Amino acid sequence: MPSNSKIKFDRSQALKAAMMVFWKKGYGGASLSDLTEAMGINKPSMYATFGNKEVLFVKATEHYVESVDLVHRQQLLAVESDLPTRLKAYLSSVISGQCCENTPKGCYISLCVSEAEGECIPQTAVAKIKEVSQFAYQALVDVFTHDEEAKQRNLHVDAQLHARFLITFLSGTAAMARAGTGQEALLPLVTQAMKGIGL
Amino acid sequence: MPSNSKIKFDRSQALKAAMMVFWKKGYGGASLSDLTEAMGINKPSMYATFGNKEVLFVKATEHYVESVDLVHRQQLLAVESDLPTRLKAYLSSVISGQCCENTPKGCYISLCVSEAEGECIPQTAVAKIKEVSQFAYQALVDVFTHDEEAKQRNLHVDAQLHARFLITFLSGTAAMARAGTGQEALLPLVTQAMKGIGL
DNA sequence: CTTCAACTTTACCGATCGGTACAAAGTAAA
DNA sequence: TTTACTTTGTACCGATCGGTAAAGTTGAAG
Repeated sequence: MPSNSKIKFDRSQALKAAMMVFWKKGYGGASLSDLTEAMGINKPSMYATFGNKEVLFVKATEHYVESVDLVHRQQLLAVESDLPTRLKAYLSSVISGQCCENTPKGCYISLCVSEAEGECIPQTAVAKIKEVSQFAYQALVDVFTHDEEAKQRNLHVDAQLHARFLITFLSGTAAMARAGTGQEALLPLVTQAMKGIGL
Repeated sequence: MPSNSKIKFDRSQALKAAMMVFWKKGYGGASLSDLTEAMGINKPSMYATFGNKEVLFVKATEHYVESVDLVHRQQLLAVESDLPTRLKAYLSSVISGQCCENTPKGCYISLCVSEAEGECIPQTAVAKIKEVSQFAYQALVDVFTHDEEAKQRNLHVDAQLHARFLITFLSGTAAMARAGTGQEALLPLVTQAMKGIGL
């Protein structure tokens, strides 16, 4: 009976490496050479394992959402804190991630959404990136709509407006971080953004 | 004596067309075929007129600053209006430009700054885009620092913070517009952004 | 040690990239 | 019309793109 575990390289580590390359260079800017070199494998191995560049990008995008994006959003649900604290923690967490030294600057999703409008990316990749780009907005809308404290503060009446403002703010910090602005300059902006929604 | 005007195509119109392509696809995404097709000329003519893709990009970027970016900034200097009105007019003008139907969505500069971090763009092109990306921030810092009304409102004490917040906001609307959000959804955010700096 | 299957490496595919040589086509002066 | 010159279109350059066939390497079962 042949054992089914003959993998010579760590698949999830390779996926993480691919995610880093896409995060830094975008879809079009990441060549197969860039990707396979970072993953520590060569092209036929990549093809056998993931299919092609397009599905590799989809897998890398899902990995980003689960391993990076999701962590920040959990700050919104910390039951022991009041709403302003949770929102501030969420915004600060995202910004810190955008400025982290161990990862490319900015936001993987923002970068690829931007690139997607240039019509240089395959269909399924565009669909995936557009899908995940809604998650953060939807999470904020849910908070403003259903959270008890949010209702008390009357934030549920313009839930979409408030969510859109914060997402716009975070898209802005992503662009600023990508351009080189550090978190010591971006974190103070959180207070101003909170003022924008009346908190 | 040979006349020096033998140009068979409109140079500035070709530059504008090139600007549109870079605006939509970025530097790396815009192939010479894309560019020359939009410009209505072929590759040798482009090479003879502008040099190469890199200097074409620099010229196109300068054209963007002069023909698009500068117009918005002039809203800041309208002497007949008070400061909040001028700032609101500036922010709204930029956002309308980001959502304009006749041009690519988003901001040419934001897009290319984002791309520049991927190390897929030549040096001089990166230098130019980083240079012009400072103009808007500097204009806002100048207003908050030197405008009489700004001083009366005590906005000059944290001039850089306020400028950075508004630039972050506009970078955010650029990303949102690029992703497809319309100006009917983005213009209402201006009021919230003004609240962020206490206006 | 042999055998066989899975994995990795090398080498290559057609297409396209940015950039260019060269000759046909067009224009103005003589 | 001839001549001198510039602009244009064609056709091509080496390099790299995403993707793949086939040979070479590895390791465990028999």
